[in-house]
Amino acid sequence: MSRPTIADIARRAGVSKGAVSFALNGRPGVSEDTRARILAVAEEMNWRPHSVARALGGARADSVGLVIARPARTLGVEPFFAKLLSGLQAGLSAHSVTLQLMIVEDVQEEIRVYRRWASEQRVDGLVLVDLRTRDPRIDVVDELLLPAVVIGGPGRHGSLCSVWADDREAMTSIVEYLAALGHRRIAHVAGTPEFRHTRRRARALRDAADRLGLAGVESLHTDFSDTEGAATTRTLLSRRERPSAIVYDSDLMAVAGLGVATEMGVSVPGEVSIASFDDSVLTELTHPAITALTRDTYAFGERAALALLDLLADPNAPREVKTETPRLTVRESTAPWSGR
Amino acid sequence: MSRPTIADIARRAGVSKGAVSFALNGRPGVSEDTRARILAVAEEMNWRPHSVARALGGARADSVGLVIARPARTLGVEPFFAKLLSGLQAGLSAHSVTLQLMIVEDVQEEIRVYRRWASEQRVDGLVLVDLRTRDPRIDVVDELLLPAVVIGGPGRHGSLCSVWADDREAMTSIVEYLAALGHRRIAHVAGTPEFRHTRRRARALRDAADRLGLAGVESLHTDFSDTEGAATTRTLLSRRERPSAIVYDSDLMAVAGLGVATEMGVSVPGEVSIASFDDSVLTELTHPAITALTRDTYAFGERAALALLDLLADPNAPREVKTETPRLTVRESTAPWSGR
DNA sequence: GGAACCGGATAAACCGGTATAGTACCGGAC
DNA sequence: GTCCGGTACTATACCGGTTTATCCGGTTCC
Repeated sequence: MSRPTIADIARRAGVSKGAVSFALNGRPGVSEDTRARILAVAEEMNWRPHSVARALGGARADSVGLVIARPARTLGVEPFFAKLLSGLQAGLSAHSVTLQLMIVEDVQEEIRVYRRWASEQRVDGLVLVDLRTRDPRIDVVDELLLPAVVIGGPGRHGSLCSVWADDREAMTSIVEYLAALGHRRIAHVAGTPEFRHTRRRARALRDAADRLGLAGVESLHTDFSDTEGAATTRTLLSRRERPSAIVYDSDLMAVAGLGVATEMGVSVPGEVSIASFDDSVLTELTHPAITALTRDTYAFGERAALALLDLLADPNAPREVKTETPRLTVRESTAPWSGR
Repeated sequence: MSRPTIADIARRAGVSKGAVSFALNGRPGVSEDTRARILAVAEEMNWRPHSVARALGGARADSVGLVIARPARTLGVEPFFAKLLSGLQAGLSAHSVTLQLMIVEDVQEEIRVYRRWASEQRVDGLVLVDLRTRDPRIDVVDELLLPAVVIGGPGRHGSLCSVWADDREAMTSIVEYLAALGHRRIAHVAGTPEFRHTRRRARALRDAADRLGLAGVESLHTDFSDTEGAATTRTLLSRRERPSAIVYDSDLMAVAGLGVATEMGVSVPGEVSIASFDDSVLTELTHPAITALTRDTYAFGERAALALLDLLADPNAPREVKTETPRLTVRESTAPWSGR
């Protein structure tokens, strides 16, 4: 026989389907004796719940979805995503919840996937990443009544739960550190201004600069790619008044920037200091190793998974989870400013 | 009303449930007129198939599974996986098949996941990675009657389909290139010998060395981590008779190795040449940029997805798909041997 | 002694589709 | 006029669970 059903168990144990269901789910309605007997039979027949059939009755799908709207080819290079994914996954597997992963080209397609998943009841909840300004996904997910966790910053996201780290404070710490080293002209090679976290960081930089009285501070936007990171660095270092320190929004761009500096014969950290907003092996392995804001992205993912599971279990779970602020790991790419 | 069912459509269109099912699935049994009317009503009511209910009848789950048995924390750093994942994903989404991802600690747990998925009919097929010698997964998957694609090398894998690139030829090309540059002592910083691809590469190296009459050739095993890659490099470079060229099994280890060389004051490629078996931004961004075997991992993943979809559609689909052999991209880290 | 109550169990409905047996009707051949 | 075959469609069983209404026998209470 292929796969035992509860009807098979019921027959074998001499009870009804309903009794078996009660017994297997630990609900009242059967005596302890009967329950034990049914469980024994189920065990003996090696019965497993048929999740599909169970889900039909309106139960959990035991699965949550993550859609990433970025060109699929660029995805492999960002260590951040891979780490986040692992963390999420680990947090979910611990509760036997699987992750449905989908990579799409743009937000519109992402929304279409959400609608489909919702209507097919494929997932119990969602994880949203790369929040944008006036993000259309928030309203859609809200309307679909799908519990969701937003990876990103603080602030209102409809009824969604947000899991975030304090980018603002992190950026401030980097600027203060550089200012203390004597740097006054600090450039920020940022991501696309569409993303909220990019804007938040740029704003934090400006505020800190104002407070510290730094004049030559600016943010330049890129598409997060190593190519644009390198190009922007080239532009910056070719200026007559070149910045004495550059902060990159991602480790990948920082490494690319370091490459450009080396190639142009600009010594790091002698002539220019370099710092990265994100950390990974990348920044550790270069020479000089790059000063970076370190955070445990894996744990961050795990935390997000937990928050989502909480939300699934209890719709009134807290709507905001703040995680550890990234801490500055000083390496060899930053030094006191020795210029004019 | 929450979600229209085919019963709702049937009522509204004045036909039976069966007729609606026929119409929506493009099967014979209804006239063209009726079909058009039913489709119009379904469209108007914004009906979507309820995949769960559909699956209950024994249909597809429209989902395939990928389980990765590696410590979750180490996963983020391997660009290879992320790229493979993106490619797989892209190939699958094109056919509206989702990917269930699970990261586990070891192969035993992986097997447990397979059993569960099979019994719950959660997935239609599997993708297996990191094939080992005498891999226990093959028999299990075979027995569970789950169509599966193995990412890796050639050879018998029970009834499974394998998608592979010619590692052997690739390794040969790297050795021939280095030999042509005059290198005679070539070290190979390999992965764990448990993995088949590692052994295959080591064997290819030995064979090529024999054929070319190179004496001082050896493979040293690591766990694929940057830490062990660095440590092994340190050992190699500390020897009295140090190798004149080192081939790394992964880009990550190659970058780590380059770092160690720089740190030890061993010039690359002046005193030692470095080549990587895998390619990514990592190898491009270092200084010097690292010579590497390049392949389109994304396309590789896509190809694997296609092979699995083929297998799902037709159980007699070809059992072996050979993809493009990685080609050597010469960069700055390799140079003619100028030693004694 | 009869009503009310309760735990333990069952039969049947239900979830939203698919598959299949059956029916009504029509045109054509004998 | 009947028989046949095919089309268009309906009614219903079924997939494997969960849920609910109901039932039954035994206590408890008035």
